[in-house]
Amino acid sequence: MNGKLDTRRLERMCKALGDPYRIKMLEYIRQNPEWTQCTAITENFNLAQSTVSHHLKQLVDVDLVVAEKEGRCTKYKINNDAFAEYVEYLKCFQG
Amino acid sequence: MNGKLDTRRLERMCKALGDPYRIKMLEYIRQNPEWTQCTAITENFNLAQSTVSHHLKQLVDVDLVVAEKEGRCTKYKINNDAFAEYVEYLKCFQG
DNA sequence: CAAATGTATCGATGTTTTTCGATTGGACAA
DNA sequence: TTGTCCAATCGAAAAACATCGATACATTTG
Repeated sequence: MNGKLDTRRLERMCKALGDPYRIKMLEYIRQNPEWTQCTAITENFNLAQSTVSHHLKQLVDVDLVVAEKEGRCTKYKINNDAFAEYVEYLKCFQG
Repeated sequence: MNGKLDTRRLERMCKALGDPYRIKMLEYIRQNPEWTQCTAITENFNLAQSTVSHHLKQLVDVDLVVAEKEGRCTKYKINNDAFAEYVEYLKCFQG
């Protein structure tokens, strides 16, 4: 598992990025120097907690975001390597 | 038009990439040294002509692909600059 | 002009996705 | 233990999307 970016995974990564809320969540998580909590995101976006959880799960499922339990909280951070992998793939379209 | 990659456009680019057929169409178009015709794509994918046209329109709408009429044919090619722009944006997530 | 060709568009249908409220489950506090 | 807090999951409703066949439109050919 991992390593190469097969077609199926690529599709899922693209799809995970294809939602305005998820893009904004990624930017929010990125700007947080420390880990970001689900609650913080829920407060910042006008969405139900279950919806935020759903979006985060999609980002985690394709490894764009890493989740880690810490007590009763879950904290999220960007997985830079996954983005690098994604960008690497896209480079073949840049001439 | 052009220039900066605002949030709205970014969202639409991501969404345009978020479909397996469209990804494969991009790869198909890219591999063609010459311009690619709609008919050629329709023959290579197991989809109705109207569906292919629909997908191509989405790629053109976000400038990932350029379309040009030539007689009764329409030919498509990758817009490398748009991809470069997209990748540029994604770099902020790569650490 | 009529017929054929290559695409785009329209309308309908089925599938997927988003979103919510309610509930569940786990961790901590009193 | 009981209650509180945080997040995940469930089920349902609504919205968005993919897909097709039919049709329309423009261009070329006969």
